[in-house]
Amino acid sequence: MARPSLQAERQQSIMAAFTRCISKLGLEAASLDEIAKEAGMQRSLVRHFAGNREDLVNQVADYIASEFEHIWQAQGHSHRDDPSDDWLLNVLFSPAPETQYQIMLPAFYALLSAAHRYPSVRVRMTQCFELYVADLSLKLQTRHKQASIDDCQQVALGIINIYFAWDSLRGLELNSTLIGNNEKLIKRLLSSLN
Amino acid sequence: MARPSLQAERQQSIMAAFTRCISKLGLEAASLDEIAKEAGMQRSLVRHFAGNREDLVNQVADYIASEFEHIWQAQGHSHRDDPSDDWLLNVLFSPAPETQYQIMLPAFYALLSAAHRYPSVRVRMTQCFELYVADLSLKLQTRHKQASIDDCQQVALGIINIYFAWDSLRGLELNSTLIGNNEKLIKRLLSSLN
DNA sequence: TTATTAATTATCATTTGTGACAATTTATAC
DNA sequence: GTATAAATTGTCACAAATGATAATTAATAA
Repeated sequence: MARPSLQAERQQSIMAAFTRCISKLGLEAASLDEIAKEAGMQRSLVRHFAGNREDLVNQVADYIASEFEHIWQAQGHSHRDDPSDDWLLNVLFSPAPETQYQIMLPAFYALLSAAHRYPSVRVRMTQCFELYVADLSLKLQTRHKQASIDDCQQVALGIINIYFAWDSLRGLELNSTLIGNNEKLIKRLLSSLN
Repeated sequence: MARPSLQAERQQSIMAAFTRCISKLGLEAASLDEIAKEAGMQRSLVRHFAGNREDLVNQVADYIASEFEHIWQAQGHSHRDDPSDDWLLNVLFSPAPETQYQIMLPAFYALLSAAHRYPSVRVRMTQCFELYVADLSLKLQTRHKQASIDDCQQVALGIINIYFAWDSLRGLELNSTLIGNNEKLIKRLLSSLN
């Protein structure tokens, strides 16, 4: 009886654009104008479909957390039959990872850092992070039966922390030996489970 | 023959104020007004003594890097006779670390993340980070003669990365088991040198 | 074709951050 | 005390980000 609503699609593409902006510029520098330009629409439309800035930030936290969980889950599923830990190193350090992942990670990290200023962002990101650690810990347990649960939790946390630090230091031009050591380091942690 | 210049002192207290603002609000949200308020002076004075925003950011990067190097060096020196690695855990995880350190670390980290947008910040922070890793690596070598240089470099990088990740996740309300695991994790890495 | 509902465009006001600079005050040396 | 150079205050203009809303266009169902 009326024009069909584009609400859902628009909201999604705004979130995707916002995520790309955060990834490039950081959260604070990702203005509504930037988001609009990135999404190929006018600022009024961004506002119309996604609300004010606070709404946008809260929504994008949920978007990023959900996307992240989804990607992680999919990758875990596709490697569920690999009994070794190589899948993990591939997922983390393959030279050309899924583009989705490349965009998502810096944004994910930017939101983690900003979480303390946005209560509902904090809740969502905390939930996501804990799920991430718990799930990796589980995956390690099934592959290292002789290791204790506690060991697996520690190593899972370590891998994730090292990986995040590695990713967030991309802006620095660290010497390549240093960068390469992150992968070796994760292998070192994994081997401590044997 | 004229009024004595306060340039040096003012510049220092502006940098200190800027650092505290970055620590609390992040780099982008630390406006000149905020800095001025924090320093207890007018915005015009901030500008008068420290230049425009770009100048301020470059200066604060050098300030933070230098302070950080200084604190780190002092702590290393005061523990130079401790043959174990306990000093390190104390420095990193003592419940009430020097207040300087508490303020400096989040700011340090915020600048690392923003480095890719400020070329001269990147140069200074890269230098500082590499020095930090190299120095910790050296300290580990003197305490673990049987470990290879490569091993020590990896572990040094790992400790620093884990510590940074731990610190930057303070805003999240992670469950305390998870948080406590960071310390255990660093012990695990250290013990892999024996 | 027409009513209806939503998308889309176009402006406006407000606030905030920044840069620039004139005017004033203050502490020193002489 | 007076000249000097610096600190300090005050004010203006400009740009960017945001919030709000009116006006217009477009797509569907009846």
